[in-house]
Amino acid sequence: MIFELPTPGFSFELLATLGHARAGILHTPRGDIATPVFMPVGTAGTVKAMTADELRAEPIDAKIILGNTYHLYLRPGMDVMRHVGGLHKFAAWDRPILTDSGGFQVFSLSGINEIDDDGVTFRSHIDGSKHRLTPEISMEIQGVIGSDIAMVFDQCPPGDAAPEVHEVALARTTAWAKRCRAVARPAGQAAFGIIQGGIDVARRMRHMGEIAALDWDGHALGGLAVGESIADTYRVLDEVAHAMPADKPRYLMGVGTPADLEHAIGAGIDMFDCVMPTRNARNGYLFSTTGRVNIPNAANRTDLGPIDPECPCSTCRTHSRAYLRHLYTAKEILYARLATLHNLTYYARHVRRLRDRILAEGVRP
RNA sequence: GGAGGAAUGCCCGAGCGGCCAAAGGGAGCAGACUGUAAAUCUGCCGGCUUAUGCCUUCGGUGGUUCGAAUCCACCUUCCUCCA
Repeated sequence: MIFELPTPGFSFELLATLGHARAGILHTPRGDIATPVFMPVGTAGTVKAMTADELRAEPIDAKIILGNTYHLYLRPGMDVMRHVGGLHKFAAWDRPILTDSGGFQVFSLSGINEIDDDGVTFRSHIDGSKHRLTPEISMEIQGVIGSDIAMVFDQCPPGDAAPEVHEVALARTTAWAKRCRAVARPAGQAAFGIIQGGIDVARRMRHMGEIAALDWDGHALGGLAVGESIADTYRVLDEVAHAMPADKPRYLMGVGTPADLEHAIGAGIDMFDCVMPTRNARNGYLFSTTGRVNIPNAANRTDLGPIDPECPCSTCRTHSRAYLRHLYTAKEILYARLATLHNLTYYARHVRRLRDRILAEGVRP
C-alpha cells in the first residue's frame, strides 16, 4: 500500500505490519529508505570518523543521515553553504539528508540561550557571539543546506519540566509549526512536524492533533529520552506511537539504545536517529551481540577475539579487542574510526533484523 | 679532594612544625553518555573498612618537640660547580 505524501516525489509504502510494528519504504527523490531505519547522526556535516563511502558501503549502507541547522549555520556558515551548493555536494553525500531544526539545541544549549514567543536567541558555543533562530530562519537555513527532510523548529523541554513549562512549550511549538509550514521550501524538500508534550499521554495526544492537522510529510515524537524514566518513555511510546497518522512515516527523535529501538519499533515507529552508536564508540562503549564491551577495561588487554563474533564489519573481521583497547588507550585516531564503523554496523544490522522479522511474520496491509 | 643542591605515594611533582594519608598532573581501575558545546565527563586511586574511624607511609638510622614529610646529626644514593 503506497501513500503519496504532500511533497512531490515523496511517498510512503507500507509493506507489512506485525502488531503495531511496521515495515515499509520511504520513497524520496534521492532514493528509497527501507523502514524501520536508523539514521546516523552527522551534526556538523559529518558522521564523525566515517567517510561518505564507508557509510554508503555494506555493512552500514546508511540510506539517510542527519545534519544540524544550528551547527551548520554557525560553521561553516550560510555563505559557504550557498557557495558550495548545499550539504549534499559539500559532504559528497548523494543520499537523503534529514536536518534537525535547531530545536534540540534550545534544550541542550539552554544555558546559553533565551526563548521568547518569536524564537530563540543563542550564544554561539563556539565564540559566544549572539544569533537568532526563529521558525522562518530555521526553515530558510534548512533550505540552503538543501536537506531532503526538514524538521520544524520546536521547543523541547527537559524531562523533569513542570506541566506549565510543557504547556507553554506546546503552544509555542504549535505556533512555530504553523509558521514553518508557511515557509516556502526548495523543490524536493519534505517537512516533518514534531509532537511534544512530555510524558503526559493526554497532552501528547492533544498536541498530535494540532500538529497532524498541518499536512506534513511525516510526524516526529520529540522530547523523549531527555531525562524522564525509561518506563515513562515506553509508556508514552506504547500509547502514542500507534496513534500517529498511519499513512506517513513516524520518527522518534534522538532515540536510543538498541533495546529502545526494538521497543519503539514494536510500538509503531519507523525512523530513528541517535548519537549513541557514534559517540559511545568514541568513548569506548562498543555494542555486541555478546553484550556491551567497555573497550578500555583491563579484561580486553590480551583478548584476541573480535568485539562481536557475529559482526561482519571490517573492524570485527580484522582486529581484536586487545588491539582496539590498545588504540583507545593510546588515544590513536584509528580507534575512533574502527569503533564507529563497528557500532554503526551493529545498529544497522539490529534494525534490519527487526525489519526482516516484520516482513517475515507480519501481514500485508 | 673541596663547596653547594636534591631524595615525597606506580611515575612526575607541590608541600617545608600541627588544618598531611600528603596539592596538582600522568598512568592505572571502574562508570556515564539517547533530535552531538562530547576523541567528552564522573568516581576510585597506601591498607583495613560503614566510618567525621584505625593502622602503616614522605631515602636510612637516631634525635629535638606535646606534635616531624617539614628542624638537627650521621649514613646511603644522585646532581651541579671548583680543583
